[in-house]
Amino acid sequence: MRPNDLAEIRLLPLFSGMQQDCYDRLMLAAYVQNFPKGLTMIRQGDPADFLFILLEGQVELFASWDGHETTMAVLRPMGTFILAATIRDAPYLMSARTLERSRIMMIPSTNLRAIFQEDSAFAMAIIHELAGCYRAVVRHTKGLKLRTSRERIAAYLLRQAHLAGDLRSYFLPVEKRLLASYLGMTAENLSRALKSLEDDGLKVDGSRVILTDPEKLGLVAKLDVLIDGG
Amino acid sequence: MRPNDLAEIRLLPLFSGMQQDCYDRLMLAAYVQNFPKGLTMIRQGDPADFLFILLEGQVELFASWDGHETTMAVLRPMGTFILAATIRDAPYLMSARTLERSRIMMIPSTNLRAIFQEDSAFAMAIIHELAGCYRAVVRHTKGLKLRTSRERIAAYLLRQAHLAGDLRSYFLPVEKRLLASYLGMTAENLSRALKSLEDDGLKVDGSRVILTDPEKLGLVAKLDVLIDGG
DNA sequence: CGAACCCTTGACAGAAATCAACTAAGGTGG
DNA sequence: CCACCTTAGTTGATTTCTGTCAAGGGTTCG
Repeated sequence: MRPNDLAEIRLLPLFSGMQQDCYDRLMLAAYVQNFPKGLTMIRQGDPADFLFILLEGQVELFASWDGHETTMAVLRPMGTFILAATIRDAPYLMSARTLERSRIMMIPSTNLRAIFQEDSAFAMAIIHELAGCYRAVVRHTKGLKLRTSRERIAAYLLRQAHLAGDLRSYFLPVEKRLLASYLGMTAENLSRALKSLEDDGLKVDGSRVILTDPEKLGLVAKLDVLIDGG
Repeated sequence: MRPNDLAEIRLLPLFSGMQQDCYDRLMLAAYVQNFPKGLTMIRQGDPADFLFILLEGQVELFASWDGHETTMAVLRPMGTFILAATIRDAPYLMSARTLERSRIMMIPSTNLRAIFQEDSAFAMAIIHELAGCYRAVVRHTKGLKLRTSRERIAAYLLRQAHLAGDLRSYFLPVEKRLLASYLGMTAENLSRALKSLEDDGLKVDGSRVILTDPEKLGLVAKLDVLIDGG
């Protein structure tokens, strides 16, 4: 583990309130690993032996069933994943793979559980983090059940524009096939829907997104803080 | 609040490990209320002033957007709901209404947050509960994204049969329109799909479900512990 | 007894998945 | 440096699925 990793990780909301000795003991058991692009480091159904924290890179959470696969989330630093399985000492419900070369910290679940029983600030932080994860999935599910494909796409693209700093033009952070899967549709469907949104103030050229008329696109998306976040 | 309520609530996993004085203070701030059938006691977007605990009856969690509505979950005693919003002091993402006359305990969020900072056993229990809620939504979402309508229906009906004690015949616990919404389809679609499943070992007469050939239905459902639970 | 409401059914239109072919871009190895 | 291969993305044709609209039967409840 690099020396300045420790300092940076210490500042994460999850750890910033911890007692120093608890933090030290937790980090003693933890280690950091580099994964190449495209590596599946977690398979759904496996026992949750580690909590993962993404330090650098990009990770996809996905689920499989009966030969199908779907993207559940895309993670960026700094964030934890597979926290719930770790806590319940239950099998992972999702698999995880790197989308690019990534640096990931792994904390053994047993250490994690032992230490958050001692350090109440850490327990508080975990509660907060977990509640956030829960709300994120609920939002995603609401979008899937309440919106049509076109609406989900429009909402996603406007949301990304906002995250990029309210730009009118930006580049997609993920491949289109993955985006399609995340939004609950096929790649073909996404491709056609993007074209059809050209009448609604959108232009997409390769991975470049141009909001030619954000307001008009907003009429399609009908953004809602209870789905799309603040 | 009835005297034996307190005793029963004390045994809930969420409270059973609490220190007595913390429990007493929490209950002092809490109160129990009876709601008639069909009453919406929580509206999405409202501030999360209370944690709710369902003591008796049946409650639906649902979400709305742009005039549409969808059922997110159906709750039965004894269970908490809206825990995540309470913890984050954030607006509810879902609404809640009673499906039948229900008795519900309400704990002010501020008291809840204050007390789980003091009582680490309570904090542990909340972490555990939250992680369970998270995993439940993930499962639901996996089902929605990975399975077809017929598969979701078959899985749901087999799951209910199992919960009822592996019976070959039982009654639906909810109305079909609500079930359709929960499973992410229209009532008409559910009606037709149920009929089409008669070729796959299922018979439905009104709200009575008969598994004429559970194995054959199982081939449609392809039950999976990572979606349907154990 | 009437008014809702739930459920079902039919007809239709729209949306989405599937299958297949084709282009374009990126990486590999000779 | 080029030929080759792989992969992402697009497009078209087709089928399947799903939602919508409308009507009618049955039930419950006031």
